[in-house]
Parts: sequence; C-alpha cells; structure tokens
Amino acid sequence: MRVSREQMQANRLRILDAASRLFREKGFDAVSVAEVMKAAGLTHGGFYGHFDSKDDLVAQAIAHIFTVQEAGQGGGGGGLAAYLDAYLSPWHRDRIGEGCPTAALVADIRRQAAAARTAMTDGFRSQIDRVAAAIPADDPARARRQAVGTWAAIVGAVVLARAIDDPVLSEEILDQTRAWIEEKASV
Amino acid sequence: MRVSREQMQANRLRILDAASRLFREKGFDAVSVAEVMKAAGLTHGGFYGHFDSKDDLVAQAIAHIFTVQEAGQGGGGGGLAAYLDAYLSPWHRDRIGEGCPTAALVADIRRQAAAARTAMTDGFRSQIDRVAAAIPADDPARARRQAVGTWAAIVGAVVLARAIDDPVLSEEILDQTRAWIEEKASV
DNA sequence: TGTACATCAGTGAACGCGCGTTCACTGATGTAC
DNA sequence: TGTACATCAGTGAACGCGCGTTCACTGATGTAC
Repeated sequence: MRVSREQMQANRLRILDAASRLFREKGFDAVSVAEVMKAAGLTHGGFYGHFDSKDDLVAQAIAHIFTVQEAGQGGGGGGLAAYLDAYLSPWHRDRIGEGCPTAALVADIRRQAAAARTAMTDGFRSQIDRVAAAIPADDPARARRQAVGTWAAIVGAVVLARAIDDPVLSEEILDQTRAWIEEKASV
Repeated sequence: MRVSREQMQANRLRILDAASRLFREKGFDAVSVAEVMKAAGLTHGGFYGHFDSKDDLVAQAIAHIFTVQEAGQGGGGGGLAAYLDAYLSPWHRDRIGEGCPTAALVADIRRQAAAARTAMTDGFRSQIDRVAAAIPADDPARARRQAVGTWAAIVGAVVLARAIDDPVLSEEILDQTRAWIEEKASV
C-alpha cells in the first residue's frame, strides 16, 4: 500500500535511525536487512525502494550517525575535562547504540565497502577537530599532537573497556586513562 | 585415513596457527570453519575431531595467540621507545595477521562466547604488564597509570590507523600518538 | 470541487548461497597374540 | 619379529538455517479532466 511522500521520507529516516543504533550495537555484518526494517516498523521487502543494497545502507547510515552526532553536540563548550568525563564514563561504555560511532564501529569498518570507509574517515576528521577544539591551543603543532594522541587514547580506552570481561579492570582502564591524559594536559 | 598421534597433534597446531592468522585478518565471524581447515591443509569434516564447536576454536585460538606472542617477545628489553617504534609502525599496522592480537580482535571479542572473552581478558592483563615492564617505575601508582594510558593510546592508534581510508592521515595518527606519548613520558 | 485512473511504497513468498554441524565411510595406525 | 584385526583421524556428501536480494501483488496516493 502506497504511502504519502512525507511518510516515505519519514520511513527512510526511521530505517537510518534503526540502522544507526543496531550497527553500533552489533556490528554491520551481524545485523540483517530484515532486522533493521523490523526495528523501523516495516517489512524487509520494501528495503530496496529506499537503498540500492545493504552496502549502500551501511555507507548512508555512517554519514547519518555523524551528522546526528554533531548536531546533538550543542555548543561543544565545557572544555577538555567535561569531554573526557562524559566520553570515559561507564555510562558511555554501556550505551554503545547511542554512543560514539568511532568507538563502536572503528574495527568493523575495515571489512566494509569503499563508500562506507570514506564516510567513516570523514567522521574521524571532524571528531579530531572536535577534540582539538576542546584543547586550549598554544603552539599549533603541539595542539594537533595533543588532539590526536588524546583521541587515540580515549577511543582505545572505551573499545578496551567494552571488550574486558571484568568490571573492575574495565572501569580501571577508563579511570586511569582519564587521569593519565589530565596529568599530561596540565603540564 | 587415520594418521599417527604425533601427526594429529601437529595438525591440531596447524589448525590453531591458521585460525590465529585468519581471525586477526578477517574477524571471528567472517572466517568459516572450512576456510580454517583448508588453510591448515585439511578438509572441514575433520574439524570436530579436534574441537567441540567453532566457539571452542575461537577460545582456544585466542589463548594460543597470546602464548605464541609472549614466547616470541624474547627478553622484552629495549625499553619504551623501541616498543612504541615497533607497535606504532606502518609495518605493524599493515600486518594484522601476525600483529598484536589485542589491536586485531578487541572489538570483535564483544560478540563472542564467555570462554573466548575470558581468554582475551587474560591476554589483556599480561599485555598491560608487558607495557608496564617497559616503563621505568618511580611511583607505583603513577607507573600503573602510565602503563594503562599508554596501552589504551597505542591500541587505539593502531585500530584507528587501520580503519582510516587515507594513507596520510593514517600515518599521522601513528606518528603523532608516538610523539605525544614520548612527550608525556619524558616529563 | 468530484470522479477515474495511473502510479508506486510497502507486503510477503520465494530464490540461490554459504554457513556450522552431522555422519557413513575409508584406510593407515596401533595393539594383541 | 610377523600376522590379524580393532581403532579412529580424516574425507566429502548432506542437513537445516538465515542471509541478501527479487518479484508479483496490493491498495492508498497523486493527477488529469
């Protein structure tokens, strides 16, 4: 049964929203087209009216996630300490589906098609810039180094904290990484 | 056709070696039992004479990788600078199948069975200890913080460098992270 | 504004394929005498 | 040491299942008059 053009656009967004959450939670390959469509309240047959293929959905979902993420970031104020507090929290660690797309998808992207990898790299660049914006800039070269190093450390810490099968060690990784970065930043 | 007991043990090791490389290269789910057996020079039907299930292979392969990795590490001498040079090199980034199991499998492990996750966490602990051993210890609390922070940063940098679809940015991540860690360590 | 019909978004059965796993069989190994 | 036979590691066809994708169909939407 045909739906209105506005409804079709709304359905498309619901598919992208569902895919954004499911891909982060389970990885690209472990989520089926039918699962995404069901989560969006539709049946799987209609999928190919919106996207060329699952690869196409993956690429568009990545761009969608980063767009939503950046829009939701607000002014971004609060500085480095607030950013680290939020990023390296057990709350963020345990909410993969709504959390940082980089930490959730960084390893999975290697096995995806070219368009998806390009969309992801674009997201990486803007995330580095966001970290850089939270760091007071003195020497530009040192600021860039600090932004990249901090970014690698926080992404690594969250990915590791999610992988670890021991709540105590998992939380230690988050806490120690934050303390270590702040120790460095205050120098 | 039956083979000797020594040959059977050798075949078991070849299966584990093949799985160790393939799992790191492609991830656990993207590697089939048949593919592992073929890489080991056998046919897929014989697999269940060696392992209970694919989940069992995953868990045993993880333990196997870390055992081989630690044995091959030698004295481990050379200090932090040599360790960072090797870990954060394009050479290591591009050789996933023979590289650090943590950087290759950290994200995939979340979706695996309990035994595999436990084996992986054991490997994490010993790797943190190895990083700690490369750092000159003054204050024990600070040394631990430095070891965990450094570990998160180098694992994060390699995982990100592998994900990035641009050779220039990829290598910048490795170089800047190393410079940032060394800047911090020398303070 | 109302009517008649063409359009097309969404449905659900069906496809070919590769997966993990099972199993009857083969033939070299290991053992009992 | 040699022979006869039981054992069992490895083989390859077959299974049930879920996947991405296709397609004939449905019926509400959008348009021409």
